[in-house]
Amino acid sequence: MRWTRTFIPTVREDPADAEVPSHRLMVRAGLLRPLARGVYTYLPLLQRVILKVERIVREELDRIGAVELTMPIIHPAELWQETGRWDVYGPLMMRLEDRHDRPFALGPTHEEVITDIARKEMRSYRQLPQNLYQIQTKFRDEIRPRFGVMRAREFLMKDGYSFHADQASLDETYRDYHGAYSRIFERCGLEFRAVEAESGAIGGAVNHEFMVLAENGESGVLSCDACGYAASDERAEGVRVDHLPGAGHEPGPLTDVETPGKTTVEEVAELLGRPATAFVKTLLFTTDGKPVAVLVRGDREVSEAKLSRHLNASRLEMADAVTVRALTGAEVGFAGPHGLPGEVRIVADYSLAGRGDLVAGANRTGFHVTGFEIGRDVEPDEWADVSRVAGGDPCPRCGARLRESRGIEVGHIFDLGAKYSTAMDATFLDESGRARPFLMGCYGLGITRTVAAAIEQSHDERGIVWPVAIAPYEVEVIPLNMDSAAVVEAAERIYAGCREAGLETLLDDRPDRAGSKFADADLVGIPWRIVVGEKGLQAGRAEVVERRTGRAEKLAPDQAVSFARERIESGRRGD
RNA sequence: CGGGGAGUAGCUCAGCCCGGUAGAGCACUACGUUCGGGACGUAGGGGUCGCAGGUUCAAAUCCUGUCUCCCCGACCA
Repeated sequence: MRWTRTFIPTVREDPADAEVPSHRLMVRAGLLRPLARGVYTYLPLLQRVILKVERIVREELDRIGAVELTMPIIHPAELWQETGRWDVYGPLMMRLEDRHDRPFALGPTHEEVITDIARKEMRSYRQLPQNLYQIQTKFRDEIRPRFGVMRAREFLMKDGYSFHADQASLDETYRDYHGAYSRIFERCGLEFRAVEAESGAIGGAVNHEFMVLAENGESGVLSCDACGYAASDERAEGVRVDHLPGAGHEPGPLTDVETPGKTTVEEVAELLGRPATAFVKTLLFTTDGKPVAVLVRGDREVSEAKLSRHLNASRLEMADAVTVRALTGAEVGFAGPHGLPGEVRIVADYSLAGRGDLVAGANRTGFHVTGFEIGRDVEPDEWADVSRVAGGDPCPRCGARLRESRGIEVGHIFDLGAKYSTAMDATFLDESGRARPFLMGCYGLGITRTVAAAIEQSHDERGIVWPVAIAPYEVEVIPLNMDSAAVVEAAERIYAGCREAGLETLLDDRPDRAGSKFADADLVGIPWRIVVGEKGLQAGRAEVVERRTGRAEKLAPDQAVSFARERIESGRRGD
């Protein structure tokens, strides 16, 4: 393709609203343009990348026997009301009405639609298992779309769904997807982790997230180099402790200390000269209208995801200031575990196990207490693992130190069990003629997000550095001086040679100066570049340059083509 | 949803406090010089200053309302 015949609107300046490299570079390199908040046009270069990612996805899903179909984007409300998700998904759904005022939504995901197909069309265990997927635009009216295509309101997703007569069959397909996803992200040239995760609004029991490791990732990942344990920060387990309070020291008296205006652990720790680990942090929540006090060590944070799961709560909120005052009799900042009203359920985190002589809020404005003993001064209703695990904490499996990194969630696979089939009365007849609900799995993969993640993981200060497997073009031919007949002729010959060699080739035939062509080439990030200039040509040489390393080989033109071909073919294989 | 910030040329922004009829750089067009890392000169095109009201002889500038966009937060006591 000739640069002047396609459409690659590069820009020199960073867009004002782009915060992360992938967003900035996608706009600057002429891949992406915004239309509305979180809504984008995929320009020709990005379209090529998307097609390549989709192709890899299709190939790997074919290998595990998944079959492609396309479901509607517009979903009638009744379908979502059947599972209760019309309300659960709530404002996340883009809603609309038809001319008869009937409510519809633009599909944010397709469990309901596919389950409707299953209950109508799959009657017998003989038809199972089924493994279906589609690649389609999804709509989610995100609270805060940002980072370009990483959290957009309209985005491309591959979503797959499987139906099974028994758990063994579901387990097998789940493992197949686990493997297929791993191969997909490997082939895309990405460094990733499969981690245990929270299931969120989709539901179900077992699930894994596929995280591309990147500094700007929106999710935290805890992983253990020793045993391979890996989990999202919302899921990662703390170490459970058996013998609970017993601190192994002589308890001292519970003493009030004045801490006027000091409401945070840090402030009180500084005032009293005690480390944050010697504090009981008391957090008040409301769950389904009932108050819960959560006790964690002072240096810990409560994980609302873990707490919510522990309480089996449908709604969980921090208590507001009015509630805090009513429950503790003190201003916010002085809450403590002892003397709370009886209706408050007290959950102690394992991080406090075995600790004594603690500092806690006094439930009295301007005061904390020292010498606090769990077991003596408060008896928790239960012990639980509800704090957020951090890097350096012991691995729950093997005890080695966990490492914390950031990740971009590019895939998520779920064992849904019978959640949707039961809610929607989707059953099949088993061998004995009994109706049983389908067991289901669902498997999402963000196509456009994967592209953003690839850039996030592979760029430098000058621009994108595409992995060969998903690059919009594999090689770019750059004639440095379009006024020189010799240069143009040589470049044309190389361009033709590359195409004959089966390489996806871009020819920068713009009449621009060398400097701006180099700058754009770096920005757009085609993995290989063949530079044709007058000086080199006089010596009978063209220059093959690798974008990633900047390494250049000066070769005769036909050798340049075969050299590039060799390297690109090896790049396609992922060597 | 709460808080903050911003809407002026295609892009990035200045001008606003202190009203006097709109600017810079980049981009774009033409010509010339240049030509292996975002050149330079000359000439030129392009803006109802988000929108609607108001104050004023006069509003990008002051006031009111409204819309949109961006950032942060959504309570870790």
